[in-house]
Amino acid sequence: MQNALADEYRRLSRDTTTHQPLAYLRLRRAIRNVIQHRDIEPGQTLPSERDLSQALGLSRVTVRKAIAGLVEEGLLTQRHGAGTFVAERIVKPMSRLTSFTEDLRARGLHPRSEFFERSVGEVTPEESMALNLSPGVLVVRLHRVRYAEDEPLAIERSVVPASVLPDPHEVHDSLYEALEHHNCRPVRALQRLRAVLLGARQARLLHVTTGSAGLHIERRGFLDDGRVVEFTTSWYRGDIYDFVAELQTD
Amino acid sequence: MQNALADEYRRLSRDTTTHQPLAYLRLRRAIRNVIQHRDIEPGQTLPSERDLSQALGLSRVTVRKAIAGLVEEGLLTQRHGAGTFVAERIVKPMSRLTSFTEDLRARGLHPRSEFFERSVGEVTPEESMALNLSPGVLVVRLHRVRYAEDEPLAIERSVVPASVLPDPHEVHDSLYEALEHHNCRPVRALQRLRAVLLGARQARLLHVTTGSAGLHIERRGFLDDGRVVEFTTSWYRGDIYDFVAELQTD
DNA sequence: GGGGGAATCTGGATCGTACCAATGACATAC
DNA sequence: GTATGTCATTGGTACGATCCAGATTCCCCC
Repeated sequence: MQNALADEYRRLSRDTTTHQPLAYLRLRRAIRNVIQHRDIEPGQTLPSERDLSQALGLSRVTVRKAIAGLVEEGLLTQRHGAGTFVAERIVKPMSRLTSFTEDLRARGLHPRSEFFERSVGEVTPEESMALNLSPGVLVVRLHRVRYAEDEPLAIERSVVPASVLPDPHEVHDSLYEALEHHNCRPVRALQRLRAVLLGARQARLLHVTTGSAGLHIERRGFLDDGRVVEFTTSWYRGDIYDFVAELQTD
Repeated sequence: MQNALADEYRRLSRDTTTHQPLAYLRLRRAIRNVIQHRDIEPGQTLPSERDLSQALGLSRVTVRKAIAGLVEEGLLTQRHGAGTFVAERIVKPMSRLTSFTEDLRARGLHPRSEFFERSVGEVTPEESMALNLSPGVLVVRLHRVRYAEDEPLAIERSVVPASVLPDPHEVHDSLYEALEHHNCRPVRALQRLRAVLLGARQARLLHVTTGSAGLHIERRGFLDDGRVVEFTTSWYRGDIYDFVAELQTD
């Protein structure tokens, strides 16, 4: 049955828990799901845009918008005149996505967190944007200073959908370990990094002087089906943190 | 007159040499050009989508498509209800090994270098360590400030073995282009990055105040066969540079 | 004079329609 | 049998029109 996609889309439309009011995002998710369930194998074609829009009662523009995002992500490829195909994924190992805690432990250090906030609440508009969630959905917030051997290294503020991590107190040191227990450890992340001067409050928490150099990092962690499971904002001390990256041509 | 954009668009539409038949690409080009010419300063708003579509005789959908691409590139940002703004920061993907010059050209900017040093000499001990060369070997040194549209972006100090690039004056803007002529363009690089405070001399060169946030980056570029062809140390302005990275688990 | 709310900006989503251009399958001509 | 040309199908661009939702402005009322 090639209607797996239409069925999945309609299921998501009825689904009240994860209700996504935006048609194109709903369709995007539906396509991801059928790909993940191997209802359409890599290399196979999706139904044509016209067929899809007719079957789903959406305009072709909306269908195209949903598809465009997945093409951008690399999950689909399009060939003019031929069709839209599920990409045969080429996984490029770039930089490693590692857990702060596991990282430090691997270096023989003892990482530790001090929380000032560990709560559950409804997403704010910004969070809903970053995590791709509908308004009103619950999220877990973790706000903490991370230490190694009593030396503060970073301030971190993580937001995770409560659907993947219901209880903030499950996280002791490592968020990623807690996520792993729910089989929701991110496999890919996008990170944005900039140099900043640390403000008074940040500097105090990190035991440095106000106006020291710091790195401001925003990270969004994804599952392999593309769902966002983590949105973390952090400030690292510039004086003890080096980031190493391996760059590659294409 | 705020019609610089409309004028530029119409100019491109008439222009037969670079004639771009696709309206949305033409508009994208036009927007890039006006940004480049500082007709609209970073932080300033573009005309609204409705105004643009009316002024240019395009549909709003087409205008949105043109803008969407530039938002994706990081050249524009949009705020629902407020407007579309020229981005104040340069977003650089940290995972692609790209040439500074080619990068900025792709954004429609005109990169430029001002050299204070372009010389040949024997490797210092540190350089020989970084480049993996024997003592006494000759290297080319390039020390410069890199600009885009008369705005300094970074200070860069590159060291390249003279065996791959005998004459420092072969480099005009792009080191990588010069290396390519010798078939020695790096295909892989290791980069180390940290937040620093810019010193008085650096700040002066970069037109910022002493003690501003900056990024210190050290890069070693490798050929296929593992030879190091480039050792570059740079200081980027923290206020206009964002680095984005995609991370992956193994 | 200051606070609150309406009016009016902005971008965001979605519909329907039209035509162009690349592809590929099938039928036809040699 | 193979080459060629037609044609249905697919994605690509572009139009016009609505409605919704955030952001700002500004004015009126207390």
